[in-house]
Amino acid sequence: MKLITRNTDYALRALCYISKHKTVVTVDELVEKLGVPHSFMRKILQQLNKKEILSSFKGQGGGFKLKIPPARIYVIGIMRIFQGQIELSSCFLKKDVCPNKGKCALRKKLRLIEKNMFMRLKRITIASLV
Amino acid sequence: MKLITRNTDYALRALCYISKHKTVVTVDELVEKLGVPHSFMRKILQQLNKKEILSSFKGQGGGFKLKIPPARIYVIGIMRIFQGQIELSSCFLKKDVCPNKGKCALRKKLRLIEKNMFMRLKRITIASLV
DNA sequence: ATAAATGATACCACAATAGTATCATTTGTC
DNA sequence: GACAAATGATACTATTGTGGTATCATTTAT
Repeated sequence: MKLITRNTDYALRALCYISKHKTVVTVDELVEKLGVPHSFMRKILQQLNKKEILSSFKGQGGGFKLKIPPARIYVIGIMRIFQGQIELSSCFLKKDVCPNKGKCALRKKLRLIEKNMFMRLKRITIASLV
Repeated sequence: MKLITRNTDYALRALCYISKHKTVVTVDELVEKLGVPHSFMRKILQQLNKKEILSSFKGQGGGFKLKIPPARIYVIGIMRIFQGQIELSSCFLKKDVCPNKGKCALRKKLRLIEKNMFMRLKRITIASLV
């Protein structure tokens, strides 16, 4: 089991690369630098554009650039875009069955770990990586 | 994305239940108490038996009981049985491509978070849950 | 007009997760 | 010894998530 999936990983690398460049960066350029599949990278950048982390420019001379400063792009945020909500502590039992709803010892402990992890993940920004 | 899968979850609950009983516990009893599918629970208990966390007894009057004390059964161990190695920090890029092998800022930071998480998960035992 | 870029969308292959089903074996009880 | 109640082993299936590919539409600089 991996906590970071391939698209999150590629997204972070792409964002790091883009953040180092003043001018727009094309998919082709990123594909060449990172050695990842073209279509896949394109889809990832489109998603980042939709989430308003990148701005895109169509047509010749187009490409992508950051829409927000790298210090405000958090790893946890990128993970949530590509992997959805991350949770250690959700319960699998049907609500009526769980014997100690609300005071489940396992959930409580996991929630603490989760909180700590999120706090730490929030401190990692694109700015802190480049 | 869930950090704990269904079989890990059921395994933990089953272990908690079993640890509260001196006598052997059958699959049927667990299924009734936890409201989970019979075959699935059976498979989970068989796996725990193979990993020598439970002892099993065949035949009439048979069932399962703990093979090791609850204070020595760690959540992280159960997770590893059902979910394999858990890692935040593995790299997806082909080795030649990764621009900063060994000193990748992202991996370094993730490895720290991972270590902390494991440390905390190791402190949760079945004994601490019941 | 054309070429170079992204936008939108649909599709596909593979692996992991979440089970189900069945036959074999062991063992206590009558 | 027969039978029922339990697990052991194993194979199969369904659904979802991951990791892509492919294609047509649209925009825009030259």
